[in-house]
Amino acid sequence: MTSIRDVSKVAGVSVATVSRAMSRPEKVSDKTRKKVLEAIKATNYRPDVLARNFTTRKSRTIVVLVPDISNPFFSRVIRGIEHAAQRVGYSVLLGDTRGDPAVEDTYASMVEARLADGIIQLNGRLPFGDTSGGEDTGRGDDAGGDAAGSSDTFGRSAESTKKSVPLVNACDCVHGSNVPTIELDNASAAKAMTQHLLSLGHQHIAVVQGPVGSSLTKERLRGHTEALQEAGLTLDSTLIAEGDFSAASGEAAVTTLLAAPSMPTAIFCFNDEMAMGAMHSLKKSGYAVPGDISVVGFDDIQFARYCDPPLTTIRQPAEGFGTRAMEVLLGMLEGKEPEVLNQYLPHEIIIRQSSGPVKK
Amino acid sequence: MTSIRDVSKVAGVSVATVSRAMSRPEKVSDKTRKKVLEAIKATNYRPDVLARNFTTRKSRTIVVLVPDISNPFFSRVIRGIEHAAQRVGYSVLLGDTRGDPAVEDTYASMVEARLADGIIQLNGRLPFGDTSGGEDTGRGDDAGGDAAGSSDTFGRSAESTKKSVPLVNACDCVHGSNVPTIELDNASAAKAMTQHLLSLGHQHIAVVQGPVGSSLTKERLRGHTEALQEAGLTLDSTLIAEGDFSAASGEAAVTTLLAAPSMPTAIFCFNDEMAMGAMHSLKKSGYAVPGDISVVGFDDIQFARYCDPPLTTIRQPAEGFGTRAMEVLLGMLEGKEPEVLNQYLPHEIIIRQSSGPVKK
DNA sequence: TTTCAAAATGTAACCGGTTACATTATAGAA
DNA sequence: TTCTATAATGTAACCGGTTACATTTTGAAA
Repeated sequence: MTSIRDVSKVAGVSVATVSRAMSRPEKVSDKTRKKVLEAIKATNYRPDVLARNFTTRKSRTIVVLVPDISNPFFSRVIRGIEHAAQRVGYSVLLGDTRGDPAVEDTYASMVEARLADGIIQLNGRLPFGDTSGGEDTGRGDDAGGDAAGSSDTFGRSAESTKKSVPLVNACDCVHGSNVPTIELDNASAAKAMTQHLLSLGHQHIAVVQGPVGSSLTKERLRGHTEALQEAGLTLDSTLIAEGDFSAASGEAAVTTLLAAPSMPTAIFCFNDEMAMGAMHSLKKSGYAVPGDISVVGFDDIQFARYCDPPLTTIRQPAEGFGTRAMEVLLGMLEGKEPEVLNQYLPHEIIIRQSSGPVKK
Repeated sequence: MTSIRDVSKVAGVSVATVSRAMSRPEKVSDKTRKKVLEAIKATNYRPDVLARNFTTRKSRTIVVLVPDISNPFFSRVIRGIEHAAQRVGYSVLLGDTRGDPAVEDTYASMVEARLADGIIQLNGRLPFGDTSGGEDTGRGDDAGGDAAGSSDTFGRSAESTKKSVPLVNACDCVHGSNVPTIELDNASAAKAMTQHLLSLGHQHIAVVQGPVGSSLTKERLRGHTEALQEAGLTLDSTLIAEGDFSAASGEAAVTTLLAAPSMPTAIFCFNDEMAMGAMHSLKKSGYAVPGDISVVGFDDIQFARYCDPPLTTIRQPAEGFGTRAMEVLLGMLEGKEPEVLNQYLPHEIIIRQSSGPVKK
């Protein structure tokens, strides 16, 4: 393994010059730079990233916390993150939490142990500890004015407690903290979908929501309720079923809903997988979709248009969430406060054939 | 940030003892260990992973190279890898290559730069032979003077020893090298499926294969042909269409196949997404599935059973591939040669409703 | 009590970069 | 030419672990 010292020997310069030639080429003269570059080539030198990470105290790695990678929506978000990271030379560590807070903590502690510089969390749980933000790792790259007290006399006085880890929340976000969020205006999107169903004449619209704890669920339900109210209707709580975003839970929810006092003529599922499960279950019970009952979803996953009938749903810019989240996190890592704390990306209602006029 | 020296001071022992108390507790006396543990707690000490990785020359990280994370089959494999890694304290770096060999090389060079200890590759390309690289490490800003890189395929790498990076190949594997592989017996699986179709009376079975370069495609086609031959039939090359594992390509393939001289009565797609695309296309053209034409897939992704009709397919142990691949790689990292170079995991034919007797 | 191998612990070098600070080279001004 | 500001380069400390080797302690046998 050739080291920077080998290169410096071959090039006939000091290690500092080699280092500078690589990281800040404008600080070395042309001829020196050329010599160094040649020496690098001659020795087949590759900088040791582990050593560099160690000295710079940065890993140029971020972790993505996701409850389930095999969810097609999340995997697209991850792809967006990954590509954005690749472009700027960052790598992404994958953390499949299976919803387990212990696993989340494990990954959060990786940041504390400096294995990663920041976290993008795809479903908002409790923020890790403090999150007070501000204050980044001293030792910036600003060449200027490093006062006399060179040695780090940092105030390690009190228990510094939870270092605030750079954190961005995407897709399903918690609010009220100062953690930046990137998400859909879930209420508006859901409202628009419900309005679509209302416009088709549906009055008894069932909902298969997500886990009740999630803010995403709350927001979507809020939008739905709002649309109902504006149409002079009220929310019928017997038409609300809870799902967990899996197709199986959509399937199960339908049996509950069909037993409700007032028969629904449409079912609004809070993601496409549950919608697919619901359609499957309906058809198995002999109901035509959308002839007897309309079904609509949320996300517009790749498979939505291959359903039978193709699924009416709400398209989310999945990759966009990822790239945007990465941009914001990158900014934070450079010490910038995000100019907008809560960002909303646009949705689009995709009307296909699973929704139709109410059956008379 | 508290360091190991802080802990040693508080505990009244040397740094070596602290280090040993953590990594090899049996080498330290009970009372000392207790003192150290208390000091660790008192100082709120967390070992600096970057420093540890640097000194031990290991990152306890592996990279997973996948052509497309949003493929539901791959994402399950990844989940398997990730969970297996979590159990042994490894992290996984995600590398979405988009099939781009340049991206693959970038990730391969991470191993050389010691950012990762090994690689699991989910689709077999050429083994990273060349490694000439010399490329930069992917710091975002190579302002100017890129004179060093760019020239690859220069003989020099031969002398620089083909660094063998610990590599495991899973799912779609290249053979003939000494890279361990974990996969299905694709030929047998495909053969079994074709036999299923033959048993339903189908004589004109079309195939929507994957990219022709892949060994997975070749093997499955081989199994298919074998079944045909054993039934006294020969492969009709006009009934072979090429796809790229996307639903859209399955959709497109169907139009080609329907124009073939001999009308197929069944279509065997080499993955479920293409099968879903094919079914979609067939139904749009007015064909009943399986009434007019049977369609079968491969993989048994989560959505296969929610298709209409539910898809007959071949179940692969996706998570199993992941965990097994991780086990093998782990073994290699510990210096063990894998006892079996080419492992085959079992498949299972899942017969649902998309395949039926041939139409008379 | 003495002896000595084994166990426990300490000392300090080392990994390979980065960078503060010191030193030397360069060039324009006086 | 001499002086001085600035650019270019060199020296060496430093990051925070691990571990080879040296030293001390322990405990059982002699």
